[in-house]
Amino acid sequence: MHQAHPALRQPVTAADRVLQEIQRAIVEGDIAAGSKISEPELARRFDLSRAPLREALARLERCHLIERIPNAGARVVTLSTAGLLALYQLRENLEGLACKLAAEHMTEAEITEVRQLLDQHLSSQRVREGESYYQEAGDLDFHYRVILGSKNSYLINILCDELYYLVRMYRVQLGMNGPRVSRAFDEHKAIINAIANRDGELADLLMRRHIAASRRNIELQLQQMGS
Amino acid sequence: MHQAHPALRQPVTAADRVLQEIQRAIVEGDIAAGSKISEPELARRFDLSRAPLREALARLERCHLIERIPNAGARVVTLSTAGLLALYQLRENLEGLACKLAAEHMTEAEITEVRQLLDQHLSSQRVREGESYYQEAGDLDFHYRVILGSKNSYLINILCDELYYLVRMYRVQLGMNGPRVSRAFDEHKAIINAIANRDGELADLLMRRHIAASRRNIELQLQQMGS
DNA sequence: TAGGTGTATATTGTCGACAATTTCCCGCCA
DNA sequence: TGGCGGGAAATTGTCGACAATATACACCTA
Repeated sequence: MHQAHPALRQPVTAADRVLQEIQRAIVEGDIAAGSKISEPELARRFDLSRAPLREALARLERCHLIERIPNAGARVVTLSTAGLLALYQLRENLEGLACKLAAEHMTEAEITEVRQLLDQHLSSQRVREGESYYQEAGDLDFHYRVILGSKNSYLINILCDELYYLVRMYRVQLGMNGPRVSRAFDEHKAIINAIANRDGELADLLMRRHIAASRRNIELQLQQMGS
Repeated sequence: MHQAHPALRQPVTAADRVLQEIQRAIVEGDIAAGSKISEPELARRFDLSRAPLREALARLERCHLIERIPNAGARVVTLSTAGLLALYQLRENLEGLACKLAAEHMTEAEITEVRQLLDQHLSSQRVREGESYYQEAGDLDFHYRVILGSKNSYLINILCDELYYLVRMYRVQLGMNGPRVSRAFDEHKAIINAIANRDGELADLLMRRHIAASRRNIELQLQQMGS
C-alpha cells in the first residue's frame, strides 16, 4: 500500500524537520500545554518562513497536538483526565486489533526479532534500574513492532502517526512511568508468545488487559494528584 | 473537548472550500483514481493560488484520498481489494466500539431522533424504490449519528473525518449499493434498539455483523467482476 | 463605574515569484 | 539496439509582501 512508513521516514524537507522539532518540544512540555501558538514567533525561532511552518502545523493538528480555529490561530492541546481516558479507550481496542492481526500476519522472522528485542531491553533495563527513559523507549519499540506486524496500513497510520505522540505527551508530562516496569515486560512476553502461537484472540485479550492496566495505573496517579 | 465537529463545520476559508470541491471530485471519480495531481493545474482550475491548495492537499492526505511523496508530487489513491478489506476490517472494530460507547453515552433525546430518522428514511426510501443515492445518504446519516453518540472525539475524528470519504469513494466508484436496502434498515433498527436498551455488548456485535455483511457483499461483487 | 462601540494593532489567510529538486528527453557509447 | 549520463523543462518547496479577519484597547455613553 505504501513502501516506507512516514513515521520512520527521515525528514527531507524543511517542513519535516521543523515538524519533528516542534513535536518534540510539545511532547516534552518545552512548549507549554494549552499555550497559544504564534506563527511569526515560531518562524523566527526556527529560522524559516511561515509556509513550511504552516505545513508543519497542519500535521501537528493531525496528530492532535494542537487545535486550530480558522482565522483565530492554534493552541497546544490541554491535557485532561477525560481526554486521557478517551485516548486509552481507543488504544485498547486498536492495539487489541493490531495484536489479532499480527498473530495472523507476522512472519516468523519478525517474531524472532521482537523476542530478541525484549531480551535485549530487559537486560539493559536491569542495568539502568529505574531510568524511565529506557523503559519508555523499549515499551514504545515493542508496541510499534506489533502494530507494524498487523500489516494494516490504516491501522498503522492511526496508531503510529496520529495517536502515539499524544500518548507520549501524557506519559512525559504527567510522569506516567510507575513501578510497572518488570510486570510490563512479562506482559509483553505473554503477548508475543500468543502471537507466535498464532492465537489472535488471546493476543488481543492480553494486549487489551496490558493497556487497561496501564490506564488504571494512570488513573490512580491522576486521582492522588487531584486530591 | 471541542464544540462543533469539523465534518459538519461549514467552510470559512478558501482552502476549506477547495478541499470540499476536490474531495467530492475524487470521491465521485471526477478526478480519476490513481491519477497524478498537478498543483498548478488544480490551482488554475479552481482559480486560486497554490498556498490554499496545498493546505487542502495536506488534508486530503489526512483522509487517505491522496498520497504524497516529498518533492515528487501527489497521486489520487488507487482502489484495491486489499485496501478495501483493510479499511472494512478497521471499520468493523471502530464502529463496533462506537456502538458500545453510544449505548453508554447517548441521551434519550438523541436516541429518539435517530429512530425518527430511520422511519423517515424508510418511508422516503419506499417511494424512491431503488434510487441508491438516498439509501447512501440515509445509511451514512445513521452511522454518523451513532458515531457522534459515542462522545469520544478521537473516535469521531477518525471515523467521520479520516475514513469515511474513502469508504464513500469505494462505494461510489465500485457501485456498492446492492439489494441490501431493506435488510440494512432492519439491522439499523436492531442496533438502535440495543443502544436504547443500554446493551453495549449487543450493539457492538450487531454493528460488527452489519458491517461484515456489507463487506461480504462487496467482496462478492468484486469477485464476480474479476472473473 | 459598567457596558458597548470604534479604531488600532496583531495575527492569519492568500498571493506571486524564486530556489531546489525531480522528471523527461535526447544524445552518446558499449 | 539497449543502457547510461547530461541537460532542459516542469514540478515542488520556500520566501517575503499584501489582504482579510480577529483581538485588544481606548474612548464614549448611560
